[in-house]
Amino acid sequence: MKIDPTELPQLPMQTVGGSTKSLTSAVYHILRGSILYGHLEPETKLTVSHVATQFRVSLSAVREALARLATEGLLVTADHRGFRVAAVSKEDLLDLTQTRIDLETLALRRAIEKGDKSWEDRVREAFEALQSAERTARSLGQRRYMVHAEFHMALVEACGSPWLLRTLTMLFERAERYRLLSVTYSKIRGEVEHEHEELYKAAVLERDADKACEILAKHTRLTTEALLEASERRAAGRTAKPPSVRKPPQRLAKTAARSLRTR
Amino acid sequence: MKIDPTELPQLPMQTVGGSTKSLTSAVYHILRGSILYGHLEPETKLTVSHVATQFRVSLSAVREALARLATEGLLVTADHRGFRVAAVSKEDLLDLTQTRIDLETLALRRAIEKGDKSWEDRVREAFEALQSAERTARSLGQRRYMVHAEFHMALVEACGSPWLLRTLTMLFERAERYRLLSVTYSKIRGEVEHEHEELYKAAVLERDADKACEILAKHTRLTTEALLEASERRAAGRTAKPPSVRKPPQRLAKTAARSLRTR
DNA sequence: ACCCCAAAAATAATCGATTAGCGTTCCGGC
DNA sequence: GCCGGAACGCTAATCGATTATTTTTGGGGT
Repeated sequence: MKIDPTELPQLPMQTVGGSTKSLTSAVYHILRGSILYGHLEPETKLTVSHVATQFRVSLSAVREALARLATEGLLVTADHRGFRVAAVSKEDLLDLTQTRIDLETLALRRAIEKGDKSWEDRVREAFEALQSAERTARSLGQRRYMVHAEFHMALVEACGSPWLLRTLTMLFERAERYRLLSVTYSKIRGEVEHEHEELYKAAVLERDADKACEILAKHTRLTTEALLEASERRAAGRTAKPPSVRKPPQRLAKTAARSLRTR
Repeated sequence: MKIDPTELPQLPMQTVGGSTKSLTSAVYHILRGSILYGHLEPETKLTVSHVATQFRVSLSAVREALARLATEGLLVTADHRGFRVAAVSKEDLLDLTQTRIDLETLALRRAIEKGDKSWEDRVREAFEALQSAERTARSLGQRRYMVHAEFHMALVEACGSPWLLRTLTMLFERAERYRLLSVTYSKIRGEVEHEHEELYKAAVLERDADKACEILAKHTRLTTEALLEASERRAAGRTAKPPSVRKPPQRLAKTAARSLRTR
């Protein structure tokens, strides 16, 4: 029983050495990607047996994967109450944004202060990758998000604090989830691209911490605002819909539902 | 098959509604406490079957608990490689300390700015509980750490950012682990007690953010320094010991090893 | 009609047996 | 003696059956 790695969708910013050699981790990674990248709607109930059937693996494997995700906060759970994809809310997004700004500017400041030549190189590299990915429209789905994430992380990487970086990674991923949940994200890409360039110049070329932090904060804030606007516009669109407390049964997204095995 | 709650050691700052109704969570919580509170040495290998035997529960239950802890970072694991209590290091402690100072002062500043009457009340309450716990020497083990943690968290609680608070909680717990790992912690308690009072006065009574942050930073830094000093002194004590790569098999601490069931 | 309780159905949790993978040891070739 | 690889033992991973718990359903009773 081997797992074909090509079957597994690529996930960005994954645990460093985390190669996927067990069914449990495979399920975990796929589900994680599906939640983070918006293929699984918030609030969706995940029944262990259903997921197990979808993936063609045993209950235990799924259970463990779900348990991990719950610990991470991507799923919510209570004993004997099953698992459910974590909810999203405007308040959460706003808080997430503010916290990210606080921590990311802090880290950026340190990185600019401490960063050596190799840091500059890595950031430049990430920046160029981002630019080229943005130019070539064909760069598909997650690839695009990966280079974006890598650019942001490369910028702060030289801050010298593993704990700060770990925290930032988590926050960034969560924010990514909101971004990917919004279909109109691509619409605001235009401005964003320019901000990335400004950010790169201020941080690496000019080494102006104040300026770089300001750009970063603005960049983050604007993205969130655009997200919220889009979401409100969308909510206004579907007026008739009553506030149905119980959602209809939902199925896993294509990516997640794809069978795992090569049997 | 019921779980007797009195058998479960109290854990501080636990998931809000997280009552412990399943064997898995019971194992999870006990183990978590044992790691956080230093009953389980860093690097200890945790074999699923051994733990299962100790607790008299099945493999799966233990596996899931361990998986959760691994996701949290309290255990490290790789597929097919088992679980091991996360290592500790001087660098990690220093980084943890600095990050805590950064985030906790940020949160404290916001709390002082935003905190209302009920915040002041809660902090005062926590402070008084801390004082009385410190005076009565008989206040046993974890009770003492709980009131300490509660005081620190109460201070920043009014910052208004769940994400920041969640992050701080995690960092605080990790730092707590280092504190509890050090047997000589009680020695430095004297100074610390006074700092708590200063902190309380500056933050709540005077509402002087700068001053309060300074005290908090100093308090945190001093504690870490004392910890490191103690650890170095201890390391100097046992000179002969070669850097044994492989530790002898270790058993669970009393608390952790205690059977779970009332069978 | 509404509410409360009991039985039934659904599904979460637990279990121990089974299978697979890693690490080590032991053997033979160099 | 040293190296490489097959065989073994230990433990991690997986499985599906079993047990416990929650949720739903279906009747009374008010």
